[in-house]
Amino acid sequence: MVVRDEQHRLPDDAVDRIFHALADATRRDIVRRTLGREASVSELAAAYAMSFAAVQKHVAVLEGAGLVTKHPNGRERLVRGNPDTIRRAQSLLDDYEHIWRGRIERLDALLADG
Amino acid sequence: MVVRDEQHRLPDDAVDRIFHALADATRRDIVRRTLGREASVSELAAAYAMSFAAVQKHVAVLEGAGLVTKHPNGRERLVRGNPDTIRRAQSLLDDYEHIWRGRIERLDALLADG
DNA sequence: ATAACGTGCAACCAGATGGTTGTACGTGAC
DNA sequence: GTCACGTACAACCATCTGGTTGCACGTTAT
Repeated sequence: MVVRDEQHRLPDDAVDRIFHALADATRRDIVRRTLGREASVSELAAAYAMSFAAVQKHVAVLEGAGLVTKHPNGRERLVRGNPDTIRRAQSLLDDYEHIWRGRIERLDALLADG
Repeated sequence: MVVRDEQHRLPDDAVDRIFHALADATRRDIVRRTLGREASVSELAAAYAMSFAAVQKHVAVLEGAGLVTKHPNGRERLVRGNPDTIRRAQSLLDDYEHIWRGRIERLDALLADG
């Protein structure tokens, strides 16, 4: 029987990009905003005390990590948060929790047996 | 009534450190290992194709983020993964999911009313 | 006592990161 | 058609990152 790959395992560098993208307060804020409601790049830029180009770069990093998508709308590009990638990150953290629980169970078993 | 602060909100730079620490495959591997079973720094260093000092730095980054703790044991320092910080990160990602769900609900309400 | 082990820390280096300004170009408004 | 708007991209710069080597120091083993 072929075991179904539940969590389409991501290559290391994809995971690197996701967590790296989340390791910046401005980028996390952009994700929050665009998960709630899509926004153009200049709309986003207006919200932060930095140049348009800087915000544009942050959006590019998020897009590279798959945390947002961008689609053209007239002369604007609308940015939309991508919940799928958030869930991928969650499932990665879940794995760590599972490992830890496994350790605790082994310790418990050891105590029960001993 | 005082509302209980459910998710001890972390300052931005603490969150930065957590995600930054997770944005490296070697560091994620160290977390995995030490969640399952504690290990000395040199034990960890032996597992990777880089110098002892490099691994030591990775451990320091993880410790600074609260993802592992270190405690002395004779001449060794044992490194142990910290599930609490993992959970903090999970709850941060949960927030994003909630925001997204909120958006969908608003959209649904709009469709139902319209 | 001496040697080997485990760790910490500083100095150094190449490359990535996060910001800037300036230029170019398609789209929309007038 | 012209001008303003929204975006993209390149060049530049200071700082951070992730690796290296070398040295110092406490602890364990012989």
